Formats: sequence, structure tokens, C-alpha cells
Amino acid sequence: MTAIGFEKHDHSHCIADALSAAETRCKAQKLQFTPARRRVLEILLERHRAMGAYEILDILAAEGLGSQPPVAYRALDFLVKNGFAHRIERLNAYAACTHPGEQHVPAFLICRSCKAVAETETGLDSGRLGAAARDTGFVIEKVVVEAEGLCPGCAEAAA
Amino acid sequence: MTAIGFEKHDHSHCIADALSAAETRCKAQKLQFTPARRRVLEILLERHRAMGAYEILDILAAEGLGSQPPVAYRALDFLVKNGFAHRIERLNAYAACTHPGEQHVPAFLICRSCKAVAETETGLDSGRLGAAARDTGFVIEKVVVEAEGLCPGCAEAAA
DNA sequence: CATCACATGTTATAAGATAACGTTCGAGGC
DNA sequence: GCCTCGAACGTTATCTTATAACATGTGATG
Repeated sequence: MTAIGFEKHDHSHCIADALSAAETRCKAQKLQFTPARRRVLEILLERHRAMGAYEILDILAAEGLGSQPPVAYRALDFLVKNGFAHRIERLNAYAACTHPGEQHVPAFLICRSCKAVAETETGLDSGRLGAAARDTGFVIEKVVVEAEGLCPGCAEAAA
Repeated sequence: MTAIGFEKHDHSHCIADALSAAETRCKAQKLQFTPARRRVLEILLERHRAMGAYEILDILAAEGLGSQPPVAYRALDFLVKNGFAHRIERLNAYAACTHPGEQHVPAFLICRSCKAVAETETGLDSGRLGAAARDTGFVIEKVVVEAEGLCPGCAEAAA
């Protein structure tokens, strides 16, 4: 599994694909893909980076989709709960999931220079963390794995 | 490496040890172990769990060591920067380091029920995250690894 | 004893998140 | 058709977390 996020790709295409996939899945699971929810996901897909709730709210407000914090937080909660987006703890921010629908434990590579975020995958209790949990009897339910550093482009620029 | 934090131990002893070790190391590295910094570390060691900055500030305020947020944040910044404490991103909180002085990449096991936090260790670029970073050319500088679940005690109580 | 780095005191405000309440609206049962 | 219930939404207020900015103190060093 490699990270999705730093390589080039047909962006308008991937936005449309992701949105229609989300729509399909919502229909299948009887989830309400309301205008605000749809637009927030679209915003995250367009920007293709981690965004703060208030940054998203500003855009929604400019478009008349709501101007109070709960508007953004409710949409984000929905997207995160249903696997369409992830929360990046380290940044207090949110990013569209790059492989929604699949069951996975996300891990992130965050560039401290250009703020790009790539999503990759890890295991719930693999590696040393899992070993420590088994040793102590700790039951892992969720893990946050977030790496900070320099993305290929910025690393090269810095060298 | 197993997790430190859930097993029983002589607590007053470990506080005193950790404080004097910190004092020694500050002297060696010419760091100023000021009263506020010392007290904040002591508070974290006493409670032996993750604490919010304002929770710590309340204690400092009650003791006349300062009542404004920067007081707590400056002390915490010092402790984190010098490896005496860690910030837990998932909780927006801070905890004393359980093995300061040693070079390490901390990982945390956080009980969602009793809020206890155990610290263990992981690698900077081990596992699948490291593999993804190498594949893409991402340079990892820091990683956040935080697991949430049930500690041995709470898991047993829930079963 | 000047000076410079570092620490502290204080005020103000930024940034992130949620509680609480009433209203709206569509699906399903009657 | 109409009722009713739950999910979503609108709005106000507030809470928590964090930092900017600037003035003051203080101790080591030359």
C-alpha cells in the first residue's frame, strides 16, 4: 500500500468520481446526502488538503449554505462518521478520505512546509504498539497515526 | 518494550525520582528548572494521567504560581521541548514522560473509559507508515501514534 | 556595571468546538 | 389524506484551547 496524495492525477475527474460514489453509497445505506454535506465533501475534495472547520464554514457562508459553526461541524461529523472524510488530530483539521468504502485504518503524512496531506494505511494493532497492547491487555479500538515531515517536493526544494 | 502506565508501583517514590532526575538533567544541560516548570512537572507526575493546560493552570492559580494561560503553556512548552512531558494530540492534553532522557518516539494507549494514559514506544519510520514514506519520498520528522480503547481494568469491568 | 538572553507578568484575542433550543421536513403507519 | 416521529437544520450562546504582543525582571558574562 502506498500513500495517495502526492502524485499527480486528473483532479476534476477524481472529484466527480468521489462525489458520485458517495452519493451511491448514501443511497444504498439510506444516509441523507444533503446539500451541505455534499458541498463540504466537495470542498474537501477540491482543495485536496486538510482544512479547518472554520475555513470550510467561511466558504459555506459565502455560498449561503449556513453561517454558524454547527453547520460545518454537523456536516463534518457526518462525513467522518461514515468514512467519507477523516479528522487529522495533529492539525485540528479535516480531509476527504482517499479510499472511502473500504474498511481501513488511516495514517497520514503531513508536510510541514506546504501543508499537503497524503493518506496511507496501517493496521489497528500491528507493530510495536500492538505488541505493547497485547502485553498489557489493552484493547485497541481506534488508532491515530500521523507523521509530520517534508513531502517529496518540499524535501527536494530544501536540499 | 512494554507499556508503562497501567501496572501498580510506588508512586510517591517515582515522583521524587523523576523530579530529581529532571533537576539533574537540567543542571547538566544548563536548562532553567524554574518553580513553575518544576511544579507543572510535579503535577503531571502526581496525577499520572493526561491533563489539559487549563486544568493545570487552575492548580497553579490556587497555589499563587500564576493565573494566566501563558504561565501554563510556557511551562508545558518547556517540558515538551525538553522531553520531560508529551503532548497527547487526541486529547489536547499533556502527560509526564515515563522514560525521559532516553531518545524515543512515544506512542500512547488511552483508555476511553477511565482516561488513563500509558506510554510505550514505536519507531519513527517502522511498519507500513515508514514503507509508504519510503515509497513516496516523504521525509518523516515526527510521528504521532495514539491508540484509544479500553485499559485492562476497564476492559475486564466491561466484559 | 553594561548588556543580552531568557524568563515572567499581563492584557487581549484568536481558533476550535459544543450545548441547548426550537423549527422544518420527509417517510411510514393509520 | 393526515398524523407522528425521527433526522436534519437554524440560531444563539457559550465553552475550551491556544497564542499574540508588549512590558518587566533577573542572572550570567564580558
